[in-house]
Amino acid sequence: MRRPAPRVKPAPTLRAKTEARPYHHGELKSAVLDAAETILEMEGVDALTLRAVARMVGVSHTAPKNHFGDLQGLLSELAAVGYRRFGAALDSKGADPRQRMKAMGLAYVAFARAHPNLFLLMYRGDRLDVNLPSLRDAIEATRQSLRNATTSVAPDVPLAPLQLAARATASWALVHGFAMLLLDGRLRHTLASLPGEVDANTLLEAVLDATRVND
Amino acid sequence: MRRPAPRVKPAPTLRAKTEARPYHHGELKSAVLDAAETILEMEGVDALTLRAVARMVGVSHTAPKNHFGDLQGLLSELAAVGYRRFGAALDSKGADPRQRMKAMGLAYVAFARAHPNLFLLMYRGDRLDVNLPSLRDAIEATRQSLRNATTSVAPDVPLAPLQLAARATASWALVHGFAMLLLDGRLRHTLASLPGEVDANTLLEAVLDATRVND
DNA sequence: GCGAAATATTTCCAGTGTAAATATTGGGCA
DNA sequence: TGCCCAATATTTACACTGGAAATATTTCGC
Repeated sequence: MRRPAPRVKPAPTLRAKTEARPYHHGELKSAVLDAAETILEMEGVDALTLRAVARMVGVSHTAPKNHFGDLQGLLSELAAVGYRRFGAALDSKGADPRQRMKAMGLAYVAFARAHPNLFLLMYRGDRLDVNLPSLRDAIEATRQSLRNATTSVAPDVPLAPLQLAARATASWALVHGFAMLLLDGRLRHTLASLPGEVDANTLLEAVLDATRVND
Repeated sequence: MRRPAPRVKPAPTLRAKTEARPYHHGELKSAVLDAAETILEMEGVDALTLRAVARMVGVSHTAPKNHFGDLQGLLSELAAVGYRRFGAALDSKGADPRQRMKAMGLAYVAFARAHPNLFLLMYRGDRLDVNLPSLRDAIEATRQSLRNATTSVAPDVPLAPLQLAARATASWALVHGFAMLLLDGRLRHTLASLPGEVDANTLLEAVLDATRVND
């Protein structure tokens, strides 16, 4: 139903106090993603609200709905961006497969440390819509990258599928667990108790060196 | 400042429609913790709000403040409860140290699967106050349990502190990473791709068997 | 038994996500 | 070229949240 005709004119809705922005942003989707990433990195996922993003971009708080649906959609697209960067960061060239595996482990944790909030978001299945095609594809690509690196380390003897899967899973779980524990502050005590100034990276190297994923 | 004196009587504040509960609950703290755990397990941490808990217990939504301060305080106390149970679940008796370690790994993931939301909360440092004494103590006790199990596996040769810490950290990271990946659904694809009906526990056993944390 | 401290309620406020109605604009098609 | 429709953005409204502050009730130490 229509509103009754205004008496004189709809009143310019006192928008554009100082500058006159166009009604349509034009690049809202990417602008929102950029703003979302900024807020995420600086203030954490809890501060990443639709309204905060909209404020930063300078649009109404419901504008992002057209591009992302809801907050979960926005977070999912942002996570997809994260996974694409993650995959790129993991793609370490190298001759020796075993050496490449170690480099990948270091890169895995390095990414988590460089972008902690983004990394944590990427593994917050409860806030993501993993059926979103862009996210699903990005996750799958990363998973394949990780898997390929482990299978490139040829086993001494032919292995059953379960044992092959176990190797890949073990490598993934090891670095993932390290990253999660580190980000959650659970390794602080361990690091502090070591003599000298032991960096998390030093501990990680020792962990990788001490672990043999094979038979 | 006082309100003006009521005309006749303060009107029974139409509380207690059917039954007349006492003003003071009496066991509010434990009742709130129980309700919080129920909500957490059934609906996840996002549904675990002060108001939802208060509704379930049947008190005003600010009543828990006296016992927990704020929501973070409630979540922290709940996590402490979780850690105490976790520690008990991990304490597996056994003769052979190596066998005990494996049992501990299985128990670690079994707990995570049995109480996924509680387990996830326990590792959500962003929502917990790790300086809360009860939580800090519970965490520390668990950490020591884990640490002791790994150091009980005597090394063939004397090891430097860094290498000792690396062994303990590696074991922890491996099972923790497995649990996190599993709860986040990241192992679904791997499990589905294996021939036959492979349970997550079967994969975990294969992972533990395929991994040697030593030199 | 009485006053202070503990416990619980009421009221209020600033945020939040989302739905629905409305407004504006650009692009496809006559 | 002009016009209508779909895409995009705003406004408004609502139900929820955590928390502060004032108030009410009860328990407990003395």
